[in-house]
Amino acid sequence: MSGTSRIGEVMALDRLVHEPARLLILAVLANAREVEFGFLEQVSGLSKGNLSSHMSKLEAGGLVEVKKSFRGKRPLTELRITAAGRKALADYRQRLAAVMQELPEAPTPRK
Amino acid sequence: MSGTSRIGEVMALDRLVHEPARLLILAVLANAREVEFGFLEQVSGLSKGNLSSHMSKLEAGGLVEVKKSFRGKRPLTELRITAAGRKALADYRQRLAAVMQELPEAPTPRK
DNA sequence: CAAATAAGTTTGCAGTGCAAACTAGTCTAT
DNA sequence: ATAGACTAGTTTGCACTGCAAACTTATTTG
Repeated sequence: MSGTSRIGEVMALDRLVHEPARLLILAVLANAREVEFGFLEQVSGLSKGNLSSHMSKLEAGGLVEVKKSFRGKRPLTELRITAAGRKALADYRQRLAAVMQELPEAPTPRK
Repeated sequence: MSGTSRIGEVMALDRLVHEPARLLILAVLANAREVEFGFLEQVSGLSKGNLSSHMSKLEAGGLVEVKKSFRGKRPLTELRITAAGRKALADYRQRLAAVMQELPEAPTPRK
């Protein structure tokens, strides 16, 4: 029962997490203790500008923490996912799993 | 191998499909031969206006076909997913599956 | 006839993502 | 020493988008 009861799950996706660029960032952060801005720039392929603004949004939403310091004389920005961030990601993953159940596996579900 | 080789998959998600409202619409369409506007409005919880505009975008993108007719004297709009729509949805599903592999199952992957 | 309902479409606006421009400081070469 | 390039980001500007509200056109009901 209830193929249709979960049919609205998809609408409850957290938009802050749902955005591909941010999802990517969170996925990387979730798998490391702490990550440098530059590293994230490399692996994500995002421009610095883009990365910076997504970072700010994630920070504003409390999903990541940003730590600014210096390495030698150069500025260094490091990101870390917060507990809330992990929770948001876990929730998102869960809903996503529910969504995938709605999507037909096969190209065409003959009716 | 290559947990990192798929790390960019998330960026290749089709935005036309990625939008929750449209994903919902496509998911419904994929599981029926043809669906009425009104029915979609009910199950999606979207307003007519919203539904109409998403429908237009999906149509413009060639993912759905819209057939207009009359039932008795009232206009009747029916939607059907196209072959391209099924393909887009299948591709999306596949990428989504790849994405989910990046997301940690457990709340916290202790490092 | 007037008002309500049906079935959508169009409009207006607030919010967003992205690229390009900008900032601030450091390093290098002359 | 200072002009120019590089590093490490941030801010700005704009085009696009999703959503709610207003509008349209026709039908049914009181």
